[in-house]
Amino acid sequence: MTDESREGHLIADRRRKLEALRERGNAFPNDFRRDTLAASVQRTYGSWSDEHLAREPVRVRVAGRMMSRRVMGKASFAHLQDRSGQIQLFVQRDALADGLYRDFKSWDIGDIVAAEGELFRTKTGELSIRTSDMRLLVKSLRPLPEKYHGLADQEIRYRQRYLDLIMSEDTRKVFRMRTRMIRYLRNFLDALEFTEVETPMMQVIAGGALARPFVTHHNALDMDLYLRIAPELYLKRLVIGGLERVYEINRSFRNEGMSTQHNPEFTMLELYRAYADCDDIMDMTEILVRGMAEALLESTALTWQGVSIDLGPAFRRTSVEQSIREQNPDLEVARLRDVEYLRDACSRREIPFRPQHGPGKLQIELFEKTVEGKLVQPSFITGYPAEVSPLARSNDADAFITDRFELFIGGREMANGFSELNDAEDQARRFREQAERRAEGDEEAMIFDADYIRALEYGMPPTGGLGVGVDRLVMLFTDSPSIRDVLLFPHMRREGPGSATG
RNA sequence: GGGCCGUUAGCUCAGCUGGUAGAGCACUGGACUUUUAAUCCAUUGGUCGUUGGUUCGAAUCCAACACGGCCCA
Repeated sequence: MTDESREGHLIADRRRKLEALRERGNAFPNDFRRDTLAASVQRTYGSWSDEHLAREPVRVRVAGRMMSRRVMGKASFAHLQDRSGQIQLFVQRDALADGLYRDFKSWDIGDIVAAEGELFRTKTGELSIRTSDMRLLVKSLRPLPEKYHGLADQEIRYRQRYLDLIMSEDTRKVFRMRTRMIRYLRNFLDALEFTEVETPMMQVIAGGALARPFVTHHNALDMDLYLRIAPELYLKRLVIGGLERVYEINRSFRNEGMSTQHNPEFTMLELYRAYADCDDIMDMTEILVRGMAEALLESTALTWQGVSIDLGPAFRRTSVEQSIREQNPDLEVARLRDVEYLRDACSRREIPFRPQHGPGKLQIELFEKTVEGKLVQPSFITGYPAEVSPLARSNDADAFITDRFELFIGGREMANGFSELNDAEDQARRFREQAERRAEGDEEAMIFDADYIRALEYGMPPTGGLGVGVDRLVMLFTDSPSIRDVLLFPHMRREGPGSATG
């Protein structure tokens, strides 16, 4: 089988052109230097009339990917795209050195091209470069998707993100927003004198969350290691160490199913603030989210998948039990800690549960199935049961619950925070309870972390902590329906022999 | 894990109750010195996701599998 029959004539034609370029000299020159970007030209000279540009000539050197070309005999138009945007080239045979126009006509859409010339305004008013010299910098061997529809195949957009980025300004916008959001988080926390740290991603005990980890292996030590499911326990060790205010914008890994809301690796912000409690962290979270919207969206009102959400008004605060009652008027709050009552409530709603689930876990099952999706406007839910919060401080007045909250926006959990459990003996007891559940077959239950207990025994200041699902927040801010839309390279199954490969 | 939908040219998509596989864009050749989905003429281009089955005959019907999308658990 020849290359041509395997790849098709489009690629074969381009390979032949590259071969000819190699014979003429260096086909991959890297000595060209541009002196401006497309958007900068548009911004600076966008208001200049053609007469103004004729009176005060502006010469520019640009480079970028040729995204379109319209050849009309001895003159052509083309658009170059660089990281900032696009600029049109007007290319005339008689304005170029001998033979260059013929070369230009042999170039392809997708090639990376350098051009130099003076700015002018076309008959239709578009600011353009009257090209006096140009070079081919890189020959592109593969044709780009069609210009009008762009790249519509979701699978190829995820697998070949580079192609999606070339073709879609919307995609570029999403990832620029993601970057700005993360920068906002850093600036916000740095201003509050938080220290950004890095903690182990490979851990001997994967703790800090209720989830199954990925396993890897250290050959020299001949030991299994786990990819972290959360940085929590390490960050709190740093608070014990006296850092007092720490955060990590972390990649964590959870070995569970994939969906529009779950990728095996995902990004969280986790922060810990000494001499703060759950309420302080709630206030801080609200200010953070609202401020981010004001700064980056220039509005607190946004639309997510057709639903209007306003981050401006004070976020509603209510408890797990109260919110269950609101959505299930037939239930009595006073009985929401009665296992039999809760089992019956779950059964009647066809919510599955296990016999070993206690009242706390049953409450959360009820909450997730009947309340969570309805929390469209930003809502803090408090009063999480101790049973499902093994790292949170017990409430002083009510030992059934902890001083913990979760923030929901658009029916999805966005953040989780609490007063940290700093009683080493209570923490040890909670770990032992988790170990029992693990022994009963709950693979998401925590493992007893003796070093963490030792650290707590030195004394951790009263501390409030927060975890924010950065990917979900980016989805919210960019109106993206799937987590895959906000990850540059979302996890995909292996490409099969029959799958689309472009 | 379950249900539904999808996979046809480089890209975007048609292809009816089974009868030799189509369009637009892109490409190639030609015309064209202010176009912008440029225009006009001519041409090229296919393992119809994979494997198997039914049939004289399968892109089309059936099954399994792969990958993707949506919904549910």
